[in-house]
Amino acid sequence: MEDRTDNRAKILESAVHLFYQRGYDAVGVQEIALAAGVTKPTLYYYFKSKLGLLEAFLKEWCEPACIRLEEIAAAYQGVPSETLYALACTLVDIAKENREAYFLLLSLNYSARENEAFKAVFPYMRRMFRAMTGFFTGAGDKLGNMNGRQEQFVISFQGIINHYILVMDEREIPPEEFADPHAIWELVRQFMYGIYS
Amino acid sequence: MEDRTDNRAKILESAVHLFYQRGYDAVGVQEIALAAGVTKPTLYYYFKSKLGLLEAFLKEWCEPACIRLEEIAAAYQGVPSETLYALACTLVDIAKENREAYFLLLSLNYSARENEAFKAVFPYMRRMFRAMTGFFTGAGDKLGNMNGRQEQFVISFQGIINHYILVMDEREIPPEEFADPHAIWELVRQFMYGIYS
DNA sequence: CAAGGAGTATACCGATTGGTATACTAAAGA
DNA sequence: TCTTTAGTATACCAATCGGTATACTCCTTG
Repeated sequence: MEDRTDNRAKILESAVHLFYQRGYDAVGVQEIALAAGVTKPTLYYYFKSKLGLLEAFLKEWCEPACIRLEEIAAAYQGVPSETLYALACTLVDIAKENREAYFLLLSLNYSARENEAFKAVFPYMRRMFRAMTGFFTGAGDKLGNMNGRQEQFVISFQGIINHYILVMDEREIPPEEFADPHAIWELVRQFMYGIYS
Repeated sequence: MEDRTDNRAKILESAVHLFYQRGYDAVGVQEIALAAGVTKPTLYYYFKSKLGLLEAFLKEWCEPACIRLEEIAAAYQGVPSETLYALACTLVDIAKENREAYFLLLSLNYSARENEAFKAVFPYMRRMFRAMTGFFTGAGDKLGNMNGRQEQFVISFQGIINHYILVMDEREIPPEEFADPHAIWELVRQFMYGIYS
C-alpha cells in the first residue's frame, strides 16, 4: 500500500523533472509515466490530465511558497531593507530547496501568454507580485514619496531576483553557491542605493 | 513570382505569431502552414525543419537586434547613464518595432535549458549579455571600483528591462505607452541611484 | 518551342500524441 | 468467505505530430 501512494509522488516528481528539463509542451505523458516506472492509466488515475499534473504541482508546491512570501511581506515592521532582504533570501531559499521546481515556475511565468501552462501559473505569480506591491505601499513612509511607483519598484525587484536566479541556473552554479547571503545582500543593496557605492 | 517569395515571409510571420501566442512546442507546422495560407511542403521547402523556421527568425530578426545593442555599447564615450539609457531605449524600441518577435525571444530565453528552442536562442542572448558586460567593464572608471561586479550589474540591468517589458506585455499595455521615454529613464535612474530619490 | 528549375499541392509515411475501456490484482471490511 | 474498492496494466482509440515522395504548374532561359 505504501508503495502505491508513493507512486503518485514519483509521477509528480518525474513530471517536474522532465518539465524543467525540456518544457511542458515538449514532454509527453507517456514519457513521464515511463520515468516514474508506471503506466499511463496510473498517471491518469491520480491526475486526470496532463494539465492536472501541472495544477497539482502548483497547488502542492507553489502555493506554500506564495504563503511564505506573503507572510514575510505582511510582517513588515518599519525597516524596508531588512524586509526586502528577507524576501530575496526567501525566494532564493525556495529555489534552493527545490531547484527544478522553482526554475520550472519561472520558465512557465515567462512563457507564451495563451499557452495553457502559462495560464495555470499566472495566478500564483500574481499573488507574489501583489504581496510585494502591498509591502512597498505599506513602506511608503520609509521610502519617501513613491507616488504610484510601487509597481515599478516591484517590477525591478522581481526582475533582479528572478533574473539572478535564472542566470545562476544557466551557468549551472550550485544552489549553495548562488544562495550566498552576501551576494543576495549585494543585489538588495544595489536595488536600494543604486550601483554607486 | 512576387507572391511566391512573399510566401516565405508569410510563413515566417505566421510562425512567429503562433510561437509567441502559444509557445514553440505547442504549435505544429501544420497549423503554421494553414495560417500562412500554404501547405506543409511549401513550408519545408523554405525552412527545412521546424527548428529551421526558428533559426531563420533568429538570424533575420535577432541578429540585427544584437548588432544594434553591440554598437551602442561600443560607442560608449564616458557618460554611463546616457549609454545605459540608450541601451534601455533600444531594447524597448526593438520590442516596439516587432512586439511579438521580442516577446517570443524573451520567452524562449527563459524556457527549459534542454529544449531545442532554448539552445537555438541562447547564443543570441549571450551576445547581448556580453555586449553589456563589455560596456560595464569599459565604464569602470566612471562607476567607481566595481571589482568584478560588472556581471552582477548586467544581471540586474537586463533583469529590470526584460521584466519590465514582460510585465507590460502581460498587462497588454500598447507599445507606444510602455515605450514612454520618461518611464524608461525612471528605470535607468533607479538602477543607477537606487530607489531613494 | 523545348528544357529546366523554382515553387506548390495531393497524398502519404511511421511514430507519437493525449486519453480511455476493460480487466486484473491486492487488500480491507463485512 | 464474499464484496468492495483503490490501484495498476494490457490494449486500444482517433487525432496529430514532424516530415516526405511525387507530380504538377508556372516562369525563365536557351
